[in-house]
Amino acid sequence: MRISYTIVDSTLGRLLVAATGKGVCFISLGDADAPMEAALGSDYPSAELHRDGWVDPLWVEALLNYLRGESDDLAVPLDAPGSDFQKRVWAALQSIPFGSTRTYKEIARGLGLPATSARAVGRACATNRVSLVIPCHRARRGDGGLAGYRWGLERKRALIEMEKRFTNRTAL
DNA sequence: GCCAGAACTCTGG
DNA sequence: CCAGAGTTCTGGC
Repeated sequence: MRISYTIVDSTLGRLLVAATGKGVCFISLGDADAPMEAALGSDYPSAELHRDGWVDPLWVEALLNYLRGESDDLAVPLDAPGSDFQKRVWAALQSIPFGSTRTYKEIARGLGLPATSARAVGRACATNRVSLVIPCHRARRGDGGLAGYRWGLERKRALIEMEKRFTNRTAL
């Protein structure tokens, strides 16, 4: 498999977007390029990585617009492999409205799963490779606190803040 | 294939 | 409020 990726500046730091010919397969936010490239490599150990290879500018632009709070539409094609269970969870996450959050338990019940499987839901979120398109930052713990986040709790909080700000602005 | 761990939640002391 | 058990899925050995 051949993967092209590019790294650009965003409002939340460096943004790595990796894509196959069919869609985005990996997204990462971070402060430095190297760790993000390493994460990409370890998620796709057998892939051929091409820095600054072809990545559809529209996809990158959509993500940047989202990070600026100018768009809640992340209509970016995905080409991320995942189990059936993961895909179901990801779809449920994408159905959460912009600016609002849900608990893992709610997500589990929305999928027709018992509340006890909230743990499995959290696990599926944790293994998602496309952080922004699949809004795992909108998943909250049952007690209202934030659970962990693959790319850092600070970043998760920043995303929630950004969405809240944007929501308030449009509500006024 | 088995065992340990995880972005969780509930119950009992 | 703290400690422990229960659950479902993934990843490494």
